[in-house]
Amino acid sequence: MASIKDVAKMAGVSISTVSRVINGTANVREDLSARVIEAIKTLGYHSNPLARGLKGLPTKTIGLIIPDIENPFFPAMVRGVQDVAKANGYAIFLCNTDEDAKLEEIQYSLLLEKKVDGILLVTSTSNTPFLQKKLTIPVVLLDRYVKGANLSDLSYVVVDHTFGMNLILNHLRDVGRQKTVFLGSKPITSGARERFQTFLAYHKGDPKIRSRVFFGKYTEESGFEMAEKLLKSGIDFDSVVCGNDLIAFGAIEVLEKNGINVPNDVSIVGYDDISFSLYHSPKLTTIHQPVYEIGEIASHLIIDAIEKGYSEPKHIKLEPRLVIRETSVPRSVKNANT
Amino acid sequence: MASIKDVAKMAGVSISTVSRVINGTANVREDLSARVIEAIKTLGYHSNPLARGLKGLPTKTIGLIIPDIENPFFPAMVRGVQDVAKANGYAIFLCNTDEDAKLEEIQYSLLLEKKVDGILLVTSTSNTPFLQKKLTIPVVLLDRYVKGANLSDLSYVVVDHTFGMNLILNHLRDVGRQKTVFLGSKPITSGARERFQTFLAYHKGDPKIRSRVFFGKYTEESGFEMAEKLLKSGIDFDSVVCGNDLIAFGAIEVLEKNGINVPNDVSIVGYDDISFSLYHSPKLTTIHQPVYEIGEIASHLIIDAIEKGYSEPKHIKLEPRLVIRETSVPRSVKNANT
DNA sequence: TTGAAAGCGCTAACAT
DNA sequence: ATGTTAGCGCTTTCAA
Repeated sequence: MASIKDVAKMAGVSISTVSRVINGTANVREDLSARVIEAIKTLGYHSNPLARGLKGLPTKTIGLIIPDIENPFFPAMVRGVQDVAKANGYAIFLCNTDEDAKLEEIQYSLLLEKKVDGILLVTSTSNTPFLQKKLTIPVVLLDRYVKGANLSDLSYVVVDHTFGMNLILNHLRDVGRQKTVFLGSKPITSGARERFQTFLAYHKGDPKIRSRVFFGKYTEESGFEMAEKLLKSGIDFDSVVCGNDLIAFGAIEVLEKNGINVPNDVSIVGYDDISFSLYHSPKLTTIHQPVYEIGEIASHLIIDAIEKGYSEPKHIKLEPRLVIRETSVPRSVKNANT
Repeated sequence: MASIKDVAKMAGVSISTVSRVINGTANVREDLSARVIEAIKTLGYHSNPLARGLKGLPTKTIGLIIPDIENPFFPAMVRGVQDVAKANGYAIFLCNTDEDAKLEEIQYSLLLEKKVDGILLVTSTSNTPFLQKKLTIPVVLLDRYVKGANLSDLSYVVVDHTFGMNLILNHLRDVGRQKTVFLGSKPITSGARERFQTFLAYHKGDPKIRSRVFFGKYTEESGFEMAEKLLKSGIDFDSVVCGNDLIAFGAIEVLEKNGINVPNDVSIVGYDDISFSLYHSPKLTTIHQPVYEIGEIASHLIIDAIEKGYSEPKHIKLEPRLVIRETSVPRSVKNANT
């Protein structure tokens, strides 16, 4: 653990000279500079970012908080973040919260303590007290935004889920489905809320629409459970809209297990378009979210905020698109079209 | 950003007293202690781990380096690590290397600089110079080990791939497959090497066996490409063993696209048993690795090493098991059995 | 039992 | 152009 002192001693200069060489802060005589560089090499010296951070200087690190590393949606986003971070010389520290608001807050302050230069946050809650205080470093929200007192100055990158959900609902209507059911996550986050409300709005003529809604989590198991509940409820349905692809996987499993054919008896639509939806049996119709771009853009935003100081908060809304595959179009409709 | 000084001032004591209260290092008069605690609360004070780290004290953080966050195999491992870390009061910093040896080394020293207490490493290379020096903090290897000069004292948690590959090969023989092809990753890491060599050993009578081996990466795209190469090569085959499930997904896609039925024309076996293998069409026969346990055990090992100082290096080898699903058993065999 | 002060590695203001 | 020094927040001797 060679320190700047060791380098100074070996090069026969003062520590400030070493510091200047490292940071290019000021001119240093060439021969001295050379000796310093030499010493750094032979000692294998690395500057200690802790000491730097202690002084309140940038650490070239960005914290990224995601709710569920096992949902492939997020790793894809991480890639986007990481690729532009790397290109700009930033390292990413990734934290997982299990969609747990408490853990989210803990990770957040941990990151703050580690003196990251900025935080990228995919929140799991609508209630983020730790964001209400005056922020000490830039924060950019990804995929889900929160509204609140001082939050208008937060940048975010999200997807237009009202648009996405309408895409789904119109498609279902186009393939002749009338009795649609909703299997989603509790409408806590902005994304879940938007989809749910759009679903409701679309069926606003139907007074019993709320009985066609089921809430769980964004996992296969939860999709499984919700589908079982749905079946037990005896509700008459011909199509199900899922909060994400994982829920759709679980739901399809239950349906097929019960002799219900997808898509001929029931149409299923997912949400996210994780890569495995393509390999699923049958191939999943779903909403494609530009997830890699979300990561990229957010990464750019935070680096800008870090390096140029606070600028205007940017609110970016991306448009998703519908990917029609096998789970939504019943044979009858396919034949009619050919 | 209240500091220990602020607390001291508010409580009317010295900073050393505050420090003692926080760390329970020594006895402090009750009333003083109470005043300090009070001050800490009202100021919302958190000790700054950077300053602690600067003094060479534990930071209660563990670094975890994985090769590819988009391969679901690793997120599952991360869960295992994280669950026991959390239970022991440690936070995890996750780094992704894209299976890039250079990036791996960078992430490693970054973690060192951030003064994590220990590093959990899933290496992407067999050549880890940074591990050859005397280690300053505990390092535990996961999933893949490296051999070398000073590495005998490194703990690792791996899976017995010789056993796993033999499971596959015997199964293929049992379903009547004779002409097997291997689509894997370059045998750089211990896991890849073991599987490849076991494949070779199993066919040691066959002088042309090496022409039946294709190398790529652990991704769907790579599986896709290798399968196309295989088809173009004109090699006669009735079964393919894949380096992991992702490769299998890509390969199956190519095969089916070319009118080759899986499993009736060709048997396919994957490796890893990522969760989506169950939902794949057709359901993938594969080797189940106890991936969550790898994470758990490694996490325990590193925490032990951190807290009890260096103990014996532990070398743990877990046994995988074969999960027979739909891609390997041709109809003819199934019928024969019934 | 408590406080004063040194020092961890570094940068920046200041002095030379 | 270079060196000296204070100080970031904290722990830990050492004195009292």
